[in-house]
Amino acid sequence: MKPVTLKEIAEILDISITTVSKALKDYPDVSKKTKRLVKETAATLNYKPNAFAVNLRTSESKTIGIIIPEVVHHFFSNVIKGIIAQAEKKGYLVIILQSNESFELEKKQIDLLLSKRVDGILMSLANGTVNFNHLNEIIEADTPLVLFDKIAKVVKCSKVIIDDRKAAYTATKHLIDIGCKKIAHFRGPLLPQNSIDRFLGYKQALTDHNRPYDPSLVYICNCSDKSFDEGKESARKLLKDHNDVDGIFINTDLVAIGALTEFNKQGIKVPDDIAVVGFSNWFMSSVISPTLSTIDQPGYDMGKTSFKLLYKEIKQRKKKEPITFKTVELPTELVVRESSTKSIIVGN
Amino acid sequence: MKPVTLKEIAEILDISITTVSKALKDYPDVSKKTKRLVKETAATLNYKPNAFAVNLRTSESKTIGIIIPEVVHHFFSNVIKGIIAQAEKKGYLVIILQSNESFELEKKQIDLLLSKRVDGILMSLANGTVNFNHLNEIIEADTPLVLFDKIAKVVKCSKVIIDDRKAAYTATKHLIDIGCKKIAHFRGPLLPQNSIDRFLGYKQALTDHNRPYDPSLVYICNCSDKSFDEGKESARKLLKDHNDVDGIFINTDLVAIGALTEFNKQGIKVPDDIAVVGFSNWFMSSVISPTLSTIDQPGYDMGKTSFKLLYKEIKQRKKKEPITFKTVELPTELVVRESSTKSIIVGN
DNA sequence: CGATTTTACGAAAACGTTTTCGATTTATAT
DNA sequence: ATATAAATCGAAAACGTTTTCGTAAAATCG
Repeated sequence: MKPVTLKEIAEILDISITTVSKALKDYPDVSKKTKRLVKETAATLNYKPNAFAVNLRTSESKTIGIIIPEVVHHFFSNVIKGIIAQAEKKGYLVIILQSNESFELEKKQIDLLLSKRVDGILMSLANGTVNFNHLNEIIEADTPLVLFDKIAKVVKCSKVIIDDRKAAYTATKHLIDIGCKKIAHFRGPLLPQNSIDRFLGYKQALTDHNRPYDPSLVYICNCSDKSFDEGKESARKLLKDHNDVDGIFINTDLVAIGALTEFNKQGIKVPDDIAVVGFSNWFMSSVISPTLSTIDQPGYDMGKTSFKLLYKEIKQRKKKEPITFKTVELPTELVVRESSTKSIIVGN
Repeated sequence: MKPVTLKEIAEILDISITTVSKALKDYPDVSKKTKRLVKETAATLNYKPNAFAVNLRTSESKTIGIIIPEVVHHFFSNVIKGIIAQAEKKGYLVIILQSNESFELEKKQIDLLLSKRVDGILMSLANGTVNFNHLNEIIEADTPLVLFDKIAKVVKCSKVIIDDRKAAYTATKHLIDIGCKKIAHFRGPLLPQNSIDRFLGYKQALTDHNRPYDPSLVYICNCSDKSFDEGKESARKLLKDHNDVDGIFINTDLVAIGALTEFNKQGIKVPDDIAVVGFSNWFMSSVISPTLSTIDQPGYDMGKTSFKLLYKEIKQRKKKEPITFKTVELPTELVVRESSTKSIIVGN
């Protein structure tokens, strides 16, 4: 019943534990004959090295941890998938933790991961994260860290991001191009760099094209699990405050879908009355009516590259090589769908 | 730089490692004074027990593994969330693996988890799973196992399920109740018990209400990542083969949404021409147009109860108590939305 | 005050592996 | 033949913890 150990194999073959261990790992100082013998008996006994012992001895667990704000989330679950796929290729297992967008929880999860002594940590910051000392804990513990999507520029580590500002600029410019005169913005929370950058991109696109920036056209959404309702609510407010708005750039698809739902309900025609562009390209956006124009955010790729960077750092540390931090920027793409395809082309 | 160990604390206080260890764990045979001393220095040095050593010594890792067919999936990500939440309460970490609906991959993932010596495994079977010997490997390795949603009745372990047959019956009966005369079914793959049961529920509801069962009204979908397209495709076929169908019960929401999209495109009015009921209650289903009637499948709860059962078994094994397998059936609910709410009520 | 119990501590084994280094044997070269 | 190199093996330490068992000192008892 008990798992087979090196010792048992050694006793059976009447050789030392050392030799058994070496034989299994193809050390050069073991004869072909004993190697064959050892491998055969190991196979028949279904020997599997005790991971706990290996971990202790080698002080690595071939396991990494990831902390994200939310698991039930199209973008993040794609990131997870990308990470797992890449990790598996390199023989790493992945522990997943949620911060629920809470700073306190995020700190706790880091402690958990650190005390489990994972080989590395992949993180996307919570909206509630106000400072970054907890990240320095990771660095002080000599644990490789890679930040993705929601990052902190200040922290010294590798990062994988998109150019939120540029993407937002593109989205807003697109609204301008199709003839929108008065463009609103449903932005995200005030803290995270993401929503700041998207807001800035929106603003700059306006000023670059001689549209006055009007702060009253900017609505704030928490983008929590209530995103959909926030979208509806903001849409209601917008219609009340500014009945002449003809375009909106929205911080995230789910909020946008909420807004679309409200517009549908109130008989506002999208895109003819109001054109809408979201952000992230949730699968959902391609199947609702009208289909939602959006910025495609490459979640799977982001997961993949994040792990690759982490893996590289793990290897570098092992070889005591100097560690080089990199910031990889992944391309985004504007996906034009019905919500921003006016049936009557203005101008031209 | 190196992590603090018991030994160092012992040397600083000039006491034995044993006493330090005991003091930290509040053994009764350590004086209050030394306990205080030890705990203080441990705190100031930021001592964290080496998880690897603890694992080896106690031969448990406080980590469980979960294998699911697909991460990017509304139902499964809710399950994951439920598992993680519950596991965290008990101090367990969760490793996530994907089978991609492949039997071979599923076997491989089990081996991975077993060789990592996780304390328990939670699984939902792949569609491609044809036999269950690989599950017996888990049992033979004395690793607690709980199956959920897509289970194998044959395997001796605890299970968490819904009554797919009953739920499908309810869904189909609902279509009958609103006046549908000819009801089609888009079923899932042939193997998994789930889609078999849903099909059987559909069939039984028909025969119970004097509707002839017509095999040509049953279309098969793989329900893979191409579900949406499969839905469109099946809808197309259905319209060609049977232009008098006025209701469909569909194995899963995503397929149903594909079908809805196709119906919209072809100008078929849902629900008046054809009423549609899906399965799972993806969030998406509440925001598309028309909103989709469906069976609510409690993913989060399923994750939660699955872990609870696993935890119980882990405890039982530790105490060498006899292990009792349980099968928990979670309730489902029919959610009626626009896709099955006819504007003209037929009959009375 | 001697005997006994209680309190407080530590030595040492064990968990199963990896790896260094030395030892022995065999093969090769001079 | 002897000296040297190559091939093959094993002893033992180490990773850091937990836990059993023994022992010494202190406290309690008659």
